[in-house]
Amino acid sequence: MKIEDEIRTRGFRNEYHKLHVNVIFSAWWLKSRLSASLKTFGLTPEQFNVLRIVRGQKEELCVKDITSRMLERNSNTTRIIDKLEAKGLVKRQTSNNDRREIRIHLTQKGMDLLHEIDADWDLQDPVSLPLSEPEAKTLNNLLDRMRG
Amino acid sequence: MKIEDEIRTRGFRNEYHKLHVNVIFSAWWLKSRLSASLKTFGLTPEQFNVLRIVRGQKEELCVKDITSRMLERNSNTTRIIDKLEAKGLVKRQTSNNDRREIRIHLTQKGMDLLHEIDADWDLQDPVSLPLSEPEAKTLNNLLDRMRG
DNA sequence: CACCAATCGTTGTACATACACGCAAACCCA
DNA sequence: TGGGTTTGCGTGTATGTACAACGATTGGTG
Repeated sequence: MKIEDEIRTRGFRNEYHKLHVNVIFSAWWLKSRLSASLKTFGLTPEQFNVLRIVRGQKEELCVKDITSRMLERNSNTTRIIDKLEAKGLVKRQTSNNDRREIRIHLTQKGMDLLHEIDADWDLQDPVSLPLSEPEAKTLNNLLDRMRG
Repeated sequence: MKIEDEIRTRGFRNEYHKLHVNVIFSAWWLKSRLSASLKTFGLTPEQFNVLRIVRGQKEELCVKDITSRMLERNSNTTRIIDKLEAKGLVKRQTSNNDRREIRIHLTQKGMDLLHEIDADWDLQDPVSLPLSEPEAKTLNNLLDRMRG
């Protein structure tokens, strides 16, 4: 649906203003879909994002490494890790090299949960979108350029 | 900058997964810029959004009308209006036709603040982006289609 | 070595969001 | 006309976010 209809608005100042609104609305739309899908597994999108970051790296990451890879960087990594640790999905361990750093690693339970989500998504991918692959590529390139 | 570099990540599953991440990151990027610009005026992006919605309509809107025009619809319109009313920028008034409805209108102070922001943005538009107008149009169309 | 600055994670506060629930007013229809 | 249903707004709770400040640790430089 066109963004004008989604938010019942006419009179964007120009195409750039409209783009601004469209990107923010589209992000909310994507996040809502993902959130609904993750609810089954007791995770929020942000918690899921951190779990995947931790899984995605061979070596153990410390908190600042995770922060630099997060989508919304000012979010409070400490508190999301708190939640994940409380659920037994990750563990904290003080680094030996630098005792200021806290290394984060997945527990077996955390790995199992990610596998469970993978398996579920193989059946019905919540990330699938009604665009051709070249269109998706074009979008990715334009968004990259938009940020300068 | 390419999204892979922004969040130091390789190995997206496919172009659609990458798009998902790219849209959410780009929205955060845009919001951060806007937020910095509005801070001078003591507004958050959400509060500003509601103010503009209220200004944008001839007739007075009630709370549900504002909600339907908001970018992130599940956000709590009541509480954002609370903040705006506390700052004296809008006023609530129970509707005569339907006493369940609360009509929201800008105060003079609210109008003045929006004018002040307009004037400031005429000098340096925080919404300007390094894209041509046809590119912005293409982005808008693809985002609309992405949401099906 | 001694001290100052930078780094790392955490915490405090204000704000925003997701979702469920509650109350009052209005509507609907037998 | 009366009683259940729907609508409109607000509230409670858990979570996430922006930003500033803090304590512990490390590093750099005289």
